[in-house]
Amino acid sequence: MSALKIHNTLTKQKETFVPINKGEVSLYVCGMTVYDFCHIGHARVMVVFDVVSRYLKYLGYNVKYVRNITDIDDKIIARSVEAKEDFTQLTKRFTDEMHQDEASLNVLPPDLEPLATDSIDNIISMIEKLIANNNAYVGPNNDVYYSVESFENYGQLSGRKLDDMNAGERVDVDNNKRNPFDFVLWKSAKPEEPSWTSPWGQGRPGWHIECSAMATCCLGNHFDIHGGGMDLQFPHHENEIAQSEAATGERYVNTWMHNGFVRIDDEKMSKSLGNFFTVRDVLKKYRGEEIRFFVLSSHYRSPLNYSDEQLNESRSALERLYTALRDVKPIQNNLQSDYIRRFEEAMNDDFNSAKAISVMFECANELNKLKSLNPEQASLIAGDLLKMAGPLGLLNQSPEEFLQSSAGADSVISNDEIDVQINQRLQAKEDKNWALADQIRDALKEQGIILEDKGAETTWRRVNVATLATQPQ
RNA sequence: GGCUGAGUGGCAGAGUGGUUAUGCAGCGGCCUGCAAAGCCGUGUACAGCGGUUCGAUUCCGCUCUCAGCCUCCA
Repeated sequence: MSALKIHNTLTKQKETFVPINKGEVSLYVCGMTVYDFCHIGHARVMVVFDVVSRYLKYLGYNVKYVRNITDIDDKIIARSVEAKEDFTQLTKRFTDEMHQDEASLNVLPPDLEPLATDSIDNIISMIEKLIANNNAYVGPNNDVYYSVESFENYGQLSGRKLDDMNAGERVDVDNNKRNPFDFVLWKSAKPEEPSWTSPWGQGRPGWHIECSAMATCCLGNHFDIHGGGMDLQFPHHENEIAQSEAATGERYVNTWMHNGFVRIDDEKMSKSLGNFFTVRDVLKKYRGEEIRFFVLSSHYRSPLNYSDEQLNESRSALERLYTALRDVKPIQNNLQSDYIRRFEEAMNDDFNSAKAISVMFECANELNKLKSLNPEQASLIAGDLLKMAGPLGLLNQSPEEFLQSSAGADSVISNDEIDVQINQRLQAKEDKNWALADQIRDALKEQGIILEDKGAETTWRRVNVATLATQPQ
């Protein structure tokens, strides 16, 4: 079998993955700053790295997956003042909301979820080391800054040189800094702001240092994989490397993974542009699994354009897979089938979920053919399909649950009422009263219920009325 | 200005130096009372211009277009 290859942002190449400790993988992902609801961009990070972690486990690795929560920063303080809500209350509230969104998307909780505010001691001791090593200094305003010039390899991750960068491009140059690209490690508190005691007075940690401290604390000075969104490449991850390597004297991370953005109309979805959809909003119209499928239907490094059309397609695609699994009892196939081999090959190629999913569809096609011809063989194929779905976190419901659930559908008719209608129609069919039978079927269709006759039986599934209406006739 | 990445059939989206991606939509057929689902068949896609090659969508160069980063951001 082919070996797992991962695209490393540090080298801009796909590299064969070799863990530091045989059989173990240490994975750190930058998590949310919890002052608002998750948007679809956050959903992408959560889903992508959930799949990374699941697939590594599928390959037999013992995975330690850490994803932090940033629960103190300027935006949190601003929001808590605005909402007149204690900042710990606010962050607790949105942490809970995030966990709900994750569950909706079938994202498994990481193994550890450290909080920045629980890591203040580690942060302070790391800053002390940096000052002792002359990588950091206390500014005239008592803020502590990291000196980018003190770190020889600064810019290695983002591929830029200090000389090439435009200081003051967006933000006014801060005169407390020796170099405009120096960044804050410890920020002095203004009156009324939440703060912790430190050798430099009351204050709070800078954004970048918390991740260095938490990752090092949970996974050691040197670990396997660090992930996050593209936009964190610079400055956040660049700064993490500078801090951690200067503080520990060791290499920080072997493999850096960055996922592409979600876009709306070919423009980055972001809070600052205000063009974002929250997971909560989208879940009103679509099931979590549909969002998940949408995310996985393109490669994690590609841009992902969000649209209702895309979500509708994801729904149709999932319907096809679940339909294939109807009326078949999946059993574990102990032989390595060609599907599984090709699935693993796709996933081994930098987690190519889009390609992996295409193998699932080929498998579904064969399953559909075998269901009537050779049920035993069909059961094995169905087992393969579910085996592939596992590390992708898909197809974890029963076909009936998915196809008949009203979650994300806009039809309101009850299951009982549907059964009543179906029975009436069966009677009409028996009477060869085709007009009545068709009338009942059409009426149900208008309510988002599609009937399917199979011999003397009738099965049904729920679809979106809105989707039906927008489909070209 | 510096640095990345991308341009594939109606849409979405993989991939490859010569052979069907896959899904949705379309068209023809089978099945069906009629449908739906499913199955079978069906599309002369690879931004443009040069170059390398027996052969390029795939490699190289240039051009055009788009997106991202250059201390808010996943």
